[in-house]
Amino acid sequence: MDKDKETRKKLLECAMKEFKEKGYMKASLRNICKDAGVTTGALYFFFKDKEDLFGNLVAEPLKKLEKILVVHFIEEMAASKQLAGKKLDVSEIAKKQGFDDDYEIAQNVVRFLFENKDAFDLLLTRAQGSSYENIVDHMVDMAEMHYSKMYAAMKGYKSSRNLTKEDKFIVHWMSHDQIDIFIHIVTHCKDVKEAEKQLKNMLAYMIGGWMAVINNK
Amino acid sequence: MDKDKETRKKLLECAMKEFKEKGYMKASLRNICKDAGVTTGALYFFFKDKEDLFGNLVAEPLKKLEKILVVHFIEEMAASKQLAGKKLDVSEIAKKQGFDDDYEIAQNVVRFLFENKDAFDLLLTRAQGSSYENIVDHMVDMAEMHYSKMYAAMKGYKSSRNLTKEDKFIVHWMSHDQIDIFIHIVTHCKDVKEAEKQLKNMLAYMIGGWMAVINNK
Amino acid sequence: MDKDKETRKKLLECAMKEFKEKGYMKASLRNICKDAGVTTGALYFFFKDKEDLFGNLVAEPLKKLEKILVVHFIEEMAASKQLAGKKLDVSEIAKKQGFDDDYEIAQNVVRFLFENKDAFDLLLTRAQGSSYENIVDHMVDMAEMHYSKMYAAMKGYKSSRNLTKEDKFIVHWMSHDQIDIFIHIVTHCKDVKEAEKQLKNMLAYMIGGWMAVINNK
Amino acid sequence: MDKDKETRKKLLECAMKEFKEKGYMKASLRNICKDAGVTTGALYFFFKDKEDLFGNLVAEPLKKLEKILVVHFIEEMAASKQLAGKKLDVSEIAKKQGFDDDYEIAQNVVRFLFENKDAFDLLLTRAQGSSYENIVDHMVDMAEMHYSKMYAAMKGYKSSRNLTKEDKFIVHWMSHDQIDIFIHIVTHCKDVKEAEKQLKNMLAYMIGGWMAVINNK
DNA sequence: GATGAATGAGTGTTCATTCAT
DNA sequence: AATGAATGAACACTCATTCAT
Repeated sequence: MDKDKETRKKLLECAMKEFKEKGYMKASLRNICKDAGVTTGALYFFFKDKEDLFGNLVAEPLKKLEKILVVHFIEEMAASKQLAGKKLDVSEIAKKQGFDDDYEIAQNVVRFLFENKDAFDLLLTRAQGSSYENIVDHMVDMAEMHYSKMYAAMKGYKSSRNLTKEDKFIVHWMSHDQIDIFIHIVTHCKDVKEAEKQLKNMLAYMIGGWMAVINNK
Repeated sequence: MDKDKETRKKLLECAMKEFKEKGYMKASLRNICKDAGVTTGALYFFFKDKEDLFGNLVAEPLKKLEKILVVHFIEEMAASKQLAGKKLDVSEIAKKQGFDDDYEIAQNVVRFLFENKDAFDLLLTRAQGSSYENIVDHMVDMAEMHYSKMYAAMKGYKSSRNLTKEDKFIVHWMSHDQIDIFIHIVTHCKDVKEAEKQLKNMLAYMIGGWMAVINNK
Repeated sequence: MDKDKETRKKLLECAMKEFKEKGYMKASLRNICKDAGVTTGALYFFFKDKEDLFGNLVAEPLKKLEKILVVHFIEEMAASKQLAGKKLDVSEIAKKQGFDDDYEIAQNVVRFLFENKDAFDLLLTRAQGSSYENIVDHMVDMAEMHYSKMYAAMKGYKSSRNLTKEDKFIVHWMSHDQIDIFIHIVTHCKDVKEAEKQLKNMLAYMIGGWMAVINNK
Repeated sequence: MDKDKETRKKLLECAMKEFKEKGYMKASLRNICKDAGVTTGALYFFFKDKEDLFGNLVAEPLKKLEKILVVHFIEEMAASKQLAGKKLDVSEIAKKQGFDDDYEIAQNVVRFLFENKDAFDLLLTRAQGSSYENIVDHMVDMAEMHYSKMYAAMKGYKSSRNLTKEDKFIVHWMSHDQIDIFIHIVTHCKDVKEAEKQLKNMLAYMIGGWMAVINNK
């Protein structure tokens, strides 16, 4: 039980290294097997194909992340309820209640990203060519669903169906930007400690952005 | 005179199509030639290699863009001078002088991007594997150089050398975000008219973000 | 156990045939594979590249030959010691002690060449374009190192460093010629029996040449 | 008349350079034309094909050389007549009449080789893959024809038809060696002055070799 | 005389994948 | 559980050569 699966583990390690170095497309299964000290046949015993091998490195963390994100968006929306309709001076943003809440909520995401830093590095920056190449778009879509509602609420619309084309566009951008913040953190911070520190500033930026958009025109 | 270079043009068109569909790496020169109705040898008469073919689609627009961006950043910095040290209510951001300037400056960039929409679509989203794969990073670096100074000025520092590690991180992020705004616009708007409309909101978002960061803590 | 490696063997055989017919450069890996009844992929399972395939046909014999040549030159030098300073009538050359020794020493080389006739045919006449294309020069250099000393001794010089430019030239030529004798034998004699017979005459020629040079002027 | 043919000349110059650098096979007509500043079409106006281009660099010198060689061999045979049946001490070879004659005769060849050094460098060392790749063999055959007779005469045979298989083999070798001497000189001496100096020693070597063979057993 | 364009067959090489053992 | 062998399609690229203009 401790010895078996050892080859599998070795293969996954070497795959991680190869995918990180070269990206999904340029990664060579040959190389991975050579590094792992096994033949290509062995790889195909454990994994269906290249796609499956990659999937085994990122699928599980991704699944959990999606759940965490859903929670994140829901909590965020709850926290935002208090701000609806108000006008804030930017100097107050940092102090406002919602911000502290937002920070704590986002921290959960960041912490989880760092618990699986390798996997998310791969997934978010090296998946081109694999079935995960559009995963960022998918996460943006998730964000968008929630942010549409949140935006509508903050604008005082009755429903997110009332969003104009213009509204939708900026919501899409802000959704994209929220996801990008997470990606940026996980790819630019060396550990979770640094990540949490930078997160504060980035959230301030994002919330400042939201406020400006909400109050624009 | 109208007939000559026809093959070259055809090849570039088909290359554009293939690169857009599959990205630089997966694009097949064979396919491009087949589509263009010529043999691979013909392609190599006009272009040195795959890289050169790709370059012929993006190099020139890129060169011009870089010049335009430099101007953009310089003008932006000049416009920002008036805001240094002040605290603004978010509700005023839209009205402030600097914003209108920023908008006009950014418009130049966006207009140029749309004059070469195809090329920039390629360059900014499908260049992986080519020598242009890090072009976005390069543009972010450009932005960062200018934004470091601008940020220092707004914070009241004497020099951008006084930036803390934390300052640098957020400046890098905001530089990244500025470039991302341009990319987002060029990849999500169908024409320059729509682009200019959305640009306003996005700039409000960005400036709101900056204000929040500057005034944070 | 008798079946395995059969493909590899077949490939080597067909490669030998193709290389002999067309030389390294013009040899086509596709042809080799077609002849062997396998796909090109199979070839690349066994051999790294064209160079490696060629190397597998000649490297080992070459390595051994170089060892044998070193011994050859050393023994030859020892045998020549007795002739130093003497003047011989050409009619006596055949009878002199040194000649018989030389013959026996050279025989070892010739025998080995014939044990690997195919490989040396390839190596010595069809390697142009491969990494072995200068192998003859290399062997000449080896010969030259020893013959410089031998020549110096026969001339009564204290050291081979005393050789004039002219001396060096003729020593280089004679080194070249010695190697050429071996090449000529292996490419012109059908079996080792014939080779040994011809070797005698060729050595007489060479020694006659040496004597003439030594006593010249 | 002075301006036309200029392109042709340029092409031949560049071809010489390319062939020398890479050998016939690896030489690229593209490169030659690029160097000459013309298109491939231009080349094909002046030359039928690659072979023809190469031929235009070497055919004429070769033709003349063959004539000179014929004379050389005939004169050499005449000079050798006086030696027939005699036994010479090696120490006397240098002084013997025939040697001086031989030297003068060979000088003609060497001088001509140096008048067309470039062409012969090409022809003798870089022709592999062209129709001239066996030219050395051909010259050896020429030598052999004459040397068979000379050898027969020196051995006291009535006719060269009386040569044994063994005789023929050594005659072939000595013919080969004579040609090799010329090749060696033209490829190793930087000018005709040096060539003539070294030639003396090389002829002594050759004649010493002949004497030894003639008197062997 | 020479260009510019194009051909078509060829090159060595790499790849993910399969499968009998 | 893993090996060793092999497939077959694809790849970017190079070449000598042709020919209408």
